[in-house]
Amino acid sequence: MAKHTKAYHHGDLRAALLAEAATMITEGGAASVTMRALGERVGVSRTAPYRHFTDKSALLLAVAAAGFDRLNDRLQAVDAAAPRSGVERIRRLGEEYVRFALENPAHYRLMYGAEAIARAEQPELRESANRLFEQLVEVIRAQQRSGRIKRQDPQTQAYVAWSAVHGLAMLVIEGQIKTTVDVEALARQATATLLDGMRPRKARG
Amino acid sequence: MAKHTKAYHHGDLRAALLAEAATMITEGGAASVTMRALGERVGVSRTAPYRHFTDKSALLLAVAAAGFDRLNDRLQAVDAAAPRSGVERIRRLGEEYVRFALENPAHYRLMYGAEAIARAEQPELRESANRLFEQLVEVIRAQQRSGRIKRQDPQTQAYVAWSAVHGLAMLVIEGQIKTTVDVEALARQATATLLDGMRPRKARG
DNA sequence: TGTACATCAGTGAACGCGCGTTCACTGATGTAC
DNA sequence: TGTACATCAGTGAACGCGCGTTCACTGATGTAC
Repeated sequence: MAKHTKAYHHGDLRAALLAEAATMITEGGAASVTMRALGERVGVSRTAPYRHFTDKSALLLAVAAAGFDRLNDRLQAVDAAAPRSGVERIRRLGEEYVRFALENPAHYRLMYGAEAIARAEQPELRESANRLFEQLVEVIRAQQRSGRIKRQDPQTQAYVAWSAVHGLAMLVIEGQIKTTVDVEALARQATATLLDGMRPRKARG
Repeated sequence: MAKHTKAYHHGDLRAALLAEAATMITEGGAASVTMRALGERVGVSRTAPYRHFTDKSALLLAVAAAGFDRLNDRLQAVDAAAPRSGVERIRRLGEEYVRFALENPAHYRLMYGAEAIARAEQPELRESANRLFEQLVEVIRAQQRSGRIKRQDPQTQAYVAWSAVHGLAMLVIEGQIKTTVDVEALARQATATLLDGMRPRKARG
């Protein structure tokens, strides 16, 4: 361990590359990440990244995986702080999900967007995405048990809920929803409408 | 007008280019559309397209615009056939919207996806997208008047509804929803849940 | 503690590729007289 | 109806560019003895 001011060895190039790639994605989208630019921005030759990632898609895969980890951590934290029962728990998850997506738009798009198709084959990423989804299904099951939402196929309900927050996030990210709109309020409205629609009839009105 | 078997002039190259570009998009995504391949597939030199479109982005713009026209036509047709009042009208619009997206996944992505950001600046496309959205707002307003859905800001409600169908379509298109799932049923469930959540309290239960 | 050597992170020149686009051209068509 | 000419759709060779990736290399580090 020494000062690496101009050291030949970087120290932790792998981590630095991942961080810089994420920054580049945020600044200019995933397409702006080139191996050359990446190396140079980290202060290293253009080919140095190949010591740590076999090729570009492996790098982007790792970036996406890191994104899933971060999203997962945030949802866990929010869920831990929420009341154990009550639809409030789902509401907070939905709102936090949208918040994450809008704070990290290009990163979110990398995780779920057009470029994700090829990577979806990768078992590592598939599992990250599935784990997130399964947790949502579990929360919904719990709420069904306590009679707070309709007893329908919980997986279907989870897909519907996910669709709503994902769609909202994507429309904002892609600039289809006017920027003058209060997106936080929209997210609240979306989750509220959804939860209302999932509530059992007897518990309504 | 003559047989153009091997004619020097194509006849209607512009239309042929648009159609072929749409086919290529369906087959291999928007990224697979190159000016060279496009020209050659239509049976014309690689530079012939430049007689009809100033550059590649102008071509993609025109393709996206055609997509909006088609989507618009389909929604109009469905709405015309639906009962004038009743939430059934909204339900059918939502389901048809998802159907269009899934029948034309790459085209839909071109219209609303990652590549759309730059084109969103184009007033022509912005207007197409806005027109679609405004029609939804109008339908919602009409249903509010007849007391079938909650009297809240109709634009917000429209955004929520749009988010749900857009999100569902995108998740399926990007392969995030397992292909074993019955998407038609999912679309029905999504619109049903949404409409339930938008229904006024007195009309429920 | 010192030396020899294996290991591996980082270098930099160079490659081949596909792409969008340009340019001067040629062939077909429509129209004025 | 025939001819001259302007117009413009389509040609094909060529350009420059940025990219991912390769390769033989060099310098730093850790370890066995």
